[in-house]
Formats: sequence, structure tokens, C-alpha cells
Amino acid sequence: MNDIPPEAAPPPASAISVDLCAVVIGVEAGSPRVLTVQRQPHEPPSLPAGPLHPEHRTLERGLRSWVEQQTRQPLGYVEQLYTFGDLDRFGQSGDARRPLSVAYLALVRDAQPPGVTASAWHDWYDYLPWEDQRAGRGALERMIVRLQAWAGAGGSAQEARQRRERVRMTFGDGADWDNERVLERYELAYEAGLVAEALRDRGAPPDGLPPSFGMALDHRRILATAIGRLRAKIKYRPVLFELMPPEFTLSELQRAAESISGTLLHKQNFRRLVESSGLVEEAPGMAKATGGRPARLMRFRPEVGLERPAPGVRIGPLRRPAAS
Amino acid sequence: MNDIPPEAAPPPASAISVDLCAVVIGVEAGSPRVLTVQRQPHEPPSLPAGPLHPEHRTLERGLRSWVEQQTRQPLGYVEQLYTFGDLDRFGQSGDARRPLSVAYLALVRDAQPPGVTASAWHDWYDYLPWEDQRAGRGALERMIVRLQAWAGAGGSAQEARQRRERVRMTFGDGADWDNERVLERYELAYEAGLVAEALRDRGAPPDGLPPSFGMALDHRRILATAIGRLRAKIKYRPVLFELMPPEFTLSELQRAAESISGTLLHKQNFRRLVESSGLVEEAPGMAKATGGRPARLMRFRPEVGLERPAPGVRIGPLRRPAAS
DNA sequence: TCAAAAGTGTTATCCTTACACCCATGT
DNA sequence: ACATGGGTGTAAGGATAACACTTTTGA
Repeated sequence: MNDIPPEAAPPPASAISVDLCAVVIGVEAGSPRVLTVQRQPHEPPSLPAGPLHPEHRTLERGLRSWVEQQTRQPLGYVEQLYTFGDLDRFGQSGDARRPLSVAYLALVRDAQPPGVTASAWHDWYDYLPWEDQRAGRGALERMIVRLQAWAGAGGSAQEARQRRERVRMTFGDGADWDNERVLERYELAYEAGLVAEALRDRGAPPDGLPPSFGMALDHRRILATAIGRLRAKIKYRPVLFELMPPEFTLSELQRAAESISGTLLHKQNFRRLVESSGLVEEAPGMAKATGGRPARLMRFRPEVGLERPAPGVRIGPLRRPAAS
Repeated sequence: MNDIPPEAAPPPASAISVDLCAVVIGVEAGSPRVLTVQRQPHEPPSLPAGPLHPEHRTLERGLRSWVEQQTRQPLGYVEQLYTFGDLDRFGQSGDARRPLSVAYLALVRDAQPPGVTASAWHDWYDYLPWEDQRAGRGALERMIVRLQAWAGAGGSAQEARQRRERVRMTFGDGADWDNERVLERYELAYEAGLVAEALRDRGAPPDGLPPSFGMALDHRRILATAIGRLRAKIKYRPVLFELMPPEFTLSELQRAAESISGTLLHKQNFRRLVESSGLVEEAPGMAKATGGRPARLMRFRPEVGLERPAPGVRIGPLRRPAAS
């Protein structure tokens, strides 16, 4: 009547060190930023992170305190992202300590003040250039060419066909781009040896120079997870406003949505969807014109959380892409 | 130029014991089941769980091995759910060991064979009765009455109004039921002292007998998290089929969807949505009739993963509820 | 007066919802 | 024959996507 092995009842203390790790995201001047920390000179940047301490009353408090210590950046919205704990996270390093990392997504309104620390904001598309389609599909298509080259090389014809199909499915062909599958694309690029971390982790030379900057450990994988989550979430929760200043124009809001989603949006319909969503209201005053008619200032209606369960910013149709 | 505190660079070994914990879900005879383990006689049931060991190459492998050891139930689909690590997870117990649990959602096709172990399948609505609207809104409305009583008692008139509004928002009024907010409802019930765990954790008497069964530790909270996730996910990924046998009728599929979502669905449109989704195809043979015309057997088309990025079962409109 | 950006109106199309109805089997 | 569940057709309504157009500013 009881097959539970004896060890199961009182768990033995399997000592494991646990890290808290943050993907802190902001939008500045229409470009999406991620907050990084330079732990060693001439090393790839890290995400802010630190060990979970017994004094941390909750995981989130521990995370906030590490980020503020390391970057002086106060956090706004925070949500748990994923827990990474596979033994080969950083490749077959001989490190016996299992590195368990609880990763968080954090959003801030004011992506401003690096300065005093070794932390800095970077455009996240420096790390994942193929995720940015706003200026055309060029970077994506160059990536697909490299991936198809990898898929076709080595292995049986059967395997090559499967790999090619997988590239097509993951990176999309033609208009079939799913902007949420960021992690799957990163992992395929990693597997294909087209990101610097793959080289580092397995000591094999990449197929030519990688088209992007690397990060420490598996932090770029964590970043990809965060971007995918955020792209999905702005569609059904009003998290986009967590990235905006208190007052903004609809164009600025659209620019932020475009930064996150990596695509251009159709202006007229975006405006209509936002205005009819009831998420925003007019604020007094106008934006100073930057080369055209001045725009109404808008603000988020904080009551929405009380009125409606779970609204998001309906993003609307894509803008017809300019000739790539 | 470098404010990072020295301790941040090489994380000190903050020894923390890490558990893996599984919400294993199956559907049997149109009712949704969760797999439990009885660790002690006359104690509330637990979810299968065990400590993460250094030998576990990945978290998921560790989880699978614990579940199979404790329940002999092989797992199918598995995904990470959430990591629970707040110090007061189980109330202010004096336990100094921080209990960090990485919880997983697992789906199985054959919710059959308990037998040999101390494990058992339970209808998950035994633990969260207000989440089941298939037979009317009775249980929900009884819960709302209790919650409103709690909201009105104690504190200022201002606080009472806020609590009442929160109950209305979380549990919905009239047709405004959001079936995904399972965790928020459980947490409000906990806060109101209407679940047994609240009593246990803070030693205060509940307002009358709780309307549901309890579970060990915070396992009912983890169950609520899993149900919310699953309810959301069947709408955009084909996970519903992970709960079905290889061949099934559309009615059985609908019954499963209803079990998960806790609501009745509109038959004709459910069928049409499923059939037009391309997720299923006809299988040879018919189901043995159970009181009407025999139904076509259907099967999931496994190729869909290769063709389309991320289809889900469009659930369609609710069935007009029978007079409650 | 022209470029640039803000902002409005309207229409075709598709998807969702709802309703009505027919079909095949066991008792 | 009739109850029960399986299965199909179609029309109304609403949301979306696409298009054309006007307004207000700075240079």
C-alpha cells in the first residue's frame, strides 16, 4: 500500500545554490532596451543577478534588491519568467555546482540612468538582430540563409530535409512569421552554431562570424525567453503601459509596441484599437511637435484594473512592409 | 565605475533545498482528475514531489523520475509551471529551511492505474468546487455569499467596500466569469479564511466549514495555478489532445474541454471549430453507441506540429446555461 | 507652399454566434 | 414511434483590415 521510497518522505538536504536573475526592459527613443551588467572587463555582458539569500522574504524581494544593488535601477512591474536548471546549461563545463536560476521579467518606465555603475542599457536587437523586422526582413533573411546552409550540410539527406523543414517552421517563410517564438529561434540558432555561446559551450568553430553579440552564461537564452513572453503578453494584458512615461502620444505608444513586437504596425487601426479599448484617456496639453502637427497627450487609465479582468493592447494589422 | 558588491561575483553557497513538484492531470469519464499521493494516513493528500538531486540531468527528468517512483504513472506532456519560494508559503512555521519548489504541469492520456501505490486520482473540483460551472452556478454563488460576508465584516466601511469590489471583480458578477483566474480566486478564498489551509497556516478559525477539501502544504495553490494555466493554454495550443486517447469522438473531446474549462460549450459550434481547425481527422470505425446514433471516431493529426506554429482548440461560445 | 505627422470616415470581408433542422441507432 | 445523441446548413451581427481623405504644425 505504500511504494514511496523512504527518501521521499523527509527530503534530504540536497544543497543547491540558487540565483535570481532579471531581464530588465525599458523603451527609450523608440528602441527596446535591456539592462546589463559588466562583471569583468572585456567579457560579454551579464544580466543582473545574485544568489537567493535566506533573508529574502520572497523571491521577488530578493530579485529587486539585487538589481537595485547592481544597477541602481528601481524596478516597476515584475513577473516570474522561468527557472533554468539543466546541468548542461552552460555546456559541458566541469562545474559541479548545479546552477539553478529563477529568472524574472521586469519592466521600467525610465530607461535612463546608468552612469554610476558598471551597468548599461543595450538595444536588445543587438543580441537578436533577426527578431527586428521594423526596417525590413534583411537581417532575418540573412539568418535564414545561414541556417539553411547548416541544415543542408552533414548528415543524411533525410536529416537534412528535416532540419530544413524545421528552419522553415521556426523562422517562417514569407509572411508566416510568429513574433512570439523568440526562444525557439534562438535555440535553433544555437544548435546550428550560429551564436557565439554555442562555440564557447562546445568548443566547435561557428560557421563564420556570428551575426550578433553574445552574453555571459545562458543569459541570451533568458533574454530570448523574456522577449517572447513580453510579445505575447502585451496582446492580452496592459503591460505595455508599464514601459511608458505617465503621459505619451499615441505615436509614442505605437513606437513602443513596434519596438517590442519587432514589426511595424498599421497606424490608423492601431490608434482606433487603442482608443476604443478604453485603456487610455486624454491628458491636458499637447506634445511638442517634432516635425508635424502636435499630438494629443494621452495617459493610461489606472482604473482599468478595477473594471475589467484582463485587457490588452490590441495591436492590429501589420503595416505593409516597405520594399525590403 | 563598479558598485557591484563583492559577494555578487562568485555566489556564496547559500544552501537551499529544492523540490520538484508535479500537478499531473488526466480526464476520465468526462471528469478532470489530479494525481495525489497520501504521505501520511489521515493527512490531506499531497502532489507527487521530491527533492532535486545533483544526478538529475535536467529538472524535467528529475520530476519524471519522482512521479514515476511515487505513483507508477508515466507522464506524457510536461511543462514548467512556476517556482514557489516565499518564506511564508506554509504560514509562519518556524521551519528554517527555505522550501523552494519548482512546480510542473503534466498531462496524461490514461488516467487509470493507481492501485499499487498510495497514490490516487481525484476530481479536481473536489478541491475547488466553485470552479465548476457545468451543472450551474450554485457552488460559485454559495462561495460568493461567504466571501461577501467576509468582505463586509471588520475594518472600516471604506475597506469593506474595497473588499466587496475585489470579490466582485475576481469571482465575477453575472456572466462576467473569467475561467482562467483560478489562482486569484483561490488566493482570495485563502485570504478570507474560507479554505482549510488558511486556518492551518495562521491558527485562526475559518468562517464556518470550508466548502472544499484541503491539500498538504500549499499544494492546493499549486493546483489552482495549474488549472488556470491549462485553461488558458487549451485555447491556443493543441494540448487538449494530450489528455485524449488515440481515438475519440467529438463529443468526448467536447466533454474533456468542458471538464477543463469548467463550463458547458455550444455543441454545434464546438464541432465546427474543431473540424475546421485541421487538428483532427477521421479515423476508421465508429464509436459504440451509448444511447443514440453512433459517432465517428476521430484522431489527432500529429503532423500539425510540423505545419502550423501554434494552433489551439477554439472553444467557441458557451452553451446557454440551463436554469440554475 | 510643401513636407511631415496627426487624426477621421467608410467599406469590404471574415469570423463568430445563434438558430433551425435532418440523420442514425436502441428500446 | 420516439427518445437520444450525432451531424449539417445558413443567416445576422460584429470585429478587423484596408483604403481614402482632412487637419495642423514647422521649415
